[in-house]
Amino acid sequence: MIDRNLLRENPERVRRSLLRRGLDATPVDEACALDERWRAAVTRADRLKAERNALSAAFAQAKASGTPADLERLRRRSNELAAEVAAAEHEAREAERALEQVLEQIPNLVADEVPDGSGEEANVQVRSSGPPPAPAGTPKPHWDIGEELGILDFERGARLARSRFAVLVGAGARLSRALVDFFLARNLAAGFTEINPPILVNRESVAATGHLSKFSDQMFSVDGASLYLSPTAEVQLVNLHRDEILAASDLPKLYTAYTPCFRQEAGAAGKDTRGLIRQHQFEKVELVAVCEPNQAATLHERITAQAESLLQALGLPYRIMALCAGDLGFASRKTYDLEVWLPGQKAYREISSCSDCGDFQARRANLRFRSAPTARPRFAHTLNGSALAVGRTLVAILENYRQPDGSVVIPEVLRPYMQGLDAIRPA
RNA sequence: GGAGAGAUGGCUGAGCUGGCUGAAAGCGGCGGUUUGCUAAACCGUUAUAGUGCCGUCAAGGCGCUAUCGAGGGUUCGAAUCCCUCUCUCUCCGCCA
Repeated sequence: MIDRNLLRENPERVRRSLLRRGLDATPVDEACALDERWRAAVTRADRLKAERNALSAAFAQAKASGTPADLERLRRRSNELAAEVAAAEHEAREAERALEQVLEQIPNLVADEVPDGSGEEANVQVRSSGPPPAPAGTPKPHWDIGEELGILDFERGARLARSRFAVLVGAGARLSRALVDFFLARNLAAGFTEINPPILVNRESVAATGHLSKFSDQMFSVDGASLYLSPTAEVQLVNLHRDEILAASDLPKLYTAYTPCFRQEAGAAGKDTRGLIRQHQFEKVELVAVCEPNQAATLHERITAQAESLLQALGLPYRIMALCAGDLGFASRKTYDLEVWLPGQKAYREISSCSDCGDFQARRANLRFRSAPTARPRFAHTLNGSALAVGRTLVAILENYRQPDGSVVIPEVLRPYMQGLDAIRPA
């Protein structure tokens, strides 16, 4: 949620940000008008309530010293006021609700340094591990490799649930678990605190991170329980401190969590229908930071570097892209995508997305901090990034480490997590 | 799933026979006095949000409004009475 004061004082800035994202800017004008309507109604209601309160006090006095006629007069006047108050409050509520609805559609302000552009093509490479290496033999897509090795089973996934669900078998399941363990160990060593959160989350939680907006209706919900299956641990980790006022001395809060994630992938029909890239259920190790505003930029680089270090340790070719304004997520003001090279697709694919959300999520989550014991609370800043997406890392290993004989070598750093297994070989 | 108890400010905890109670008291925090330093003692101060006016902006000042788990109701007036919901705790049952 963007700052209502900013909207009031500098609507032009909000408008510019929407245009940079390639979106329509009329919600800004709607919001300004509704805000004015809301303020007028609130002011009126407050004035009426003040009068009513004064009358109540007078009533208490009159009860001791006044006549029955006085009491009756006060009672009647107060009843009249009550009706006026109700009308003003109704008007305020209506305006407020309409305003909320408009504000929910306005994405975060784009950071100045974010490159212009409307889509993926305009993203700018920040750095890379170098040009992708020449393949050793004929590259194959991971679904073929996985089937050859008997470690990926999409048919049975569909049997158990439906399409876009998969079953990992044997060494595949083990490799996946090893990746989780490896990621967590490295993240802990980097100073992040491990969290094991609920996977089902309530409406307030998904609203806070911006996942409920009309631009990202991607969630599964649980009928009858008013809960959602979390689409990313970002939701849980950011909401850990919802409605809290943290001491600056406790910041930054650095969290990492391994969780399953669930996404409808609505609107992705026909995209990545084969393989592990785009599943309804997937696993991810997430990083989240809650910090003071002046720490955000540094932490953004740190989270990105942490995710990058995992790719380096695994020896996977990658590049890091600064997303352009048009490609930025709803809650993000600046994002780096980490893309891993997939020889089977001859393409780089997203394996982590590291975003600086500024105070956008904190405002909705009412997540604040105090810079000093007596200072006024201010909204914290939140950042998030995957380190890393487990399924996609598994894909990258299968495709990058496949040997001409059909086996897949296990990256050195993972072997301790797999009882020393050095390769997955065809049965 | 059944039975009962409860939810008040950073914390503990009064108030709950409805009317200066946004809320006692204690602790904690902050500022100060005292002190060679520390501690103790003493004094003062200490919730959050919204909004109006003043201030060229800002810092700030002066008001008003709301909030005692959430939402509704009764009443001239609700932390206090009634209803619904959520959550927490205790006991019983069931269960990974």
